[in-house]
Amino acid sequence: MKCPFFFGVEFAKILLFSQLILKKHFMYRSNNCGELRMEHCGHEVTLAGWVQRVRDLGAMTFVDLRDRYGITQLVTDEKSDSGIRDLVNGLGREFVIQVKGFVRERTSKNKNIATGDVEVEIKSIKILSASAVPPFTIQNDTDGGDDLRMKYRYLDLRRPVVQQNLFLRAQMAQVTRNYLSEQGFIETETPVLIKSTPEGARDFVVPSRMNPGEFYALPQSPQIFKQLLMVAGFDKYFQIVKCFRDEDLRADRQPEFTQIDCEMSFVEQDDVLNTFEGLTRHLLKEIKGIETEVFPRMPYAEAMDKYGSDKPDIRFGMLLHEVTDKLKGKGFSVFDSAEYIGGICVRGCADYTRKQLDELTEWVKRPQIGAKGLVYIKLNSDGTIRSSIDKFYSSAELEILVREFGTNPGDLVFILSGSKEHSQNALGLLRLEMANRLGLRSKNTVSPLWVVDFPLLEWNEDTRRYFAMHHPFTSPKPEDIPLLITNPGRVRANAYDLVINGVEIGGGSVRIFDPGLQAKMFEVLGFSPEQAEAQFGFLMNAFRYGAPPHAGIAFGFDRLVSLFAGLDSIRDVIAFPKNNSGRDMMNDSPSPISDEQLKELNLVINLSS
RNA sequence: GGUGCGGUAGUUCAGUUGGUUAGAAUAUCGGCCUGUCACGCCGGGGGUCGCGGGUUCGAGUCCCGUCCGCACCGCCA
Repeated sequence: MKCPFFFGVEFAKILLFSQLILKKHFMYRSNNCGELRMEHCGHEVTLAGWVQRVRDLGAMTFVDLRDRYGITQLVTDEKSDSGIRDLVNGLGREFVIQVKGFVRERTSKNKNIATGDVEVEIKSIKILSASAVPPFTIQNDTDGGDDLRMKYRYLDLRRPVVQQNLFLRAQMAQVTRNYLSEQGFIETETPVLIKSTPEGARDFVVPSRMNPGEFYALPQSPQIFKQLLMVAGFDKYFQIVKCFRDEDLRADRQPEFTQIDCEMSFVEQDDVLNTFEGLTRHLLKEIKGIETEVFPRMPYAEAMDKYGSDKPDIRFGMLLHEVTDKLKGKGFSVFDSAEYIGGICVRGCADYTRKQLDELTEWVKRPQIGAKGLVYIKLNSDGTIRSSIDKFYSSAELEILVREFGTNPGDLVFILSGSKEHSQNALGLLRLEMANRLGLRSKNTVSPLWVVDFPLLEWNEDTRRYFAMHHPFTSPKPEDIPLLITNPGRVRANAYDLVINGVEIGGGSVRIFDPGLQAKMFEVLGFSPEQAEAQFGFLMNAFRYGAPPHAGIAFGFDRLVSLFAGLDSIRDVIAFPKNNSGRDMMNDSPSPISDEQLKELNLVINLSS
């Protein structure tokens, strides 16, 4: 009793020993439900698992026994012990049972499952655990809806398709760890309870009992800590790490998500890009068996001009093309007053009916797109041109115009106009919509690219100040540093994103390591020296003691796995995800805490506002 | 904060112009069946039509409000 630790160790030893003895005499299973084949015929085996289905044919009863390895058919017939037959006929779906019996060849085989040549003739059976009738069927094509499956996620996770997604996730994490470790990266944990910072996404906060009135924040990323690891000389760091953002959710956004987070010292942008292009290609090859070419690199400005998006889907063409000069000043007031006129050419759609075109016009006028209208120009198969702006432009003018788009007979051109930023964005969305309708976004194609040279800053009209587009530690391109004073909006950053099939997989930047430049950056962002000191003083201070040049990147691991799995929602590759409102539908959290807890934390709840 | 779609049996859904006792499939329960594997056949039970209000002789259906789910916009350094 004086030394509880000693007793603890001894007790554990005894437990371990007794388990070893038990194991000698008692074995829950000799085989799993996916491995029995013809060569096992005649063997006595013990299996354990869940009852998938019972098929009672009268004199014979078949039971499909399931575990994560597969399904094995069990059978009883007239020759079986009547007690066993009663037990088997009393089984319900999802009962957990253990059976002992002999493997034998089936009279009629099932080619659809791996164990379909054999079955196990039950000699003894034990119900380890009964089951209530499950609320939905535990099979790949389940009848359960999304919210019901989330409420009973532990049952949903029994379904082989869901298990496959999580096994894929585990495999990808393993391959990533091995690859980065072999490249000399050190896996290092960083704190989960950290300091809240006002920049960027909203923080989840955690009250501190020992420090009344003060809060930790959960990390949106380990950004500052990994930079400090570089100052500490770790040189190459990585971590597969949970991050947290208190923002509204989407199919590809969860309040807690996982990143492959990295940082490297004495490197330039190309070193980071090459390393993580290597990782991505390695994963594609190892996991999917896909060999990829060198990833193209596209400046942000080009992505916006050609695709109307900073995460272009380059599986198909249909590029945006600006025609402001060609259409302005001909008396069509909508175009004459526009900053930007541009369009896309959709192959083979000149036969679209008035109804289809009206429907698309309504589609772009929805608030989510926000276009005022949609102009079309059809180049018919017979070479004639028909458009919604015929009365403003001659057919000769329109012919010159459609030639700009590389149009062939049978193609359709859509034109949008307005402010440049808004119109390009709308055209980008229309481009994706048309590609969806035409089936141009095949899940079997993998088209990665790097988007580079992002703007350093982004103007916010509401607060009338610049915000860091990536984060405040991102280095401007050296040649653009003078613009920081004269024209901050034009400064390009050494920042980069990896985009695959129009999905932003991850991004990063070369960091500022010069304290003077970092101070200048805070100034441009509107921080007073005192604010900068209060928020990031420890980082600035660290940089005074010899910071190496460094750069880093983070991949959204959930998105990467869902892309590899061919799924649109990251919830499918997360064991216990949250719903649209950030709730865990299984345990119904978040939830109120007790008055005692509140008191201990010196918190008062005020729901009046 | 906003837009759209949805909420009917355990489950997935149908339900016409507002009109008899709200249906189907599946699941479940009972019976029959020796080669099933989505077993088959016969029979039974199962509903606060999300919730609240309104219009009407009459509301699952129309109107208003509200809650919940999904997708999207804003937001997400």
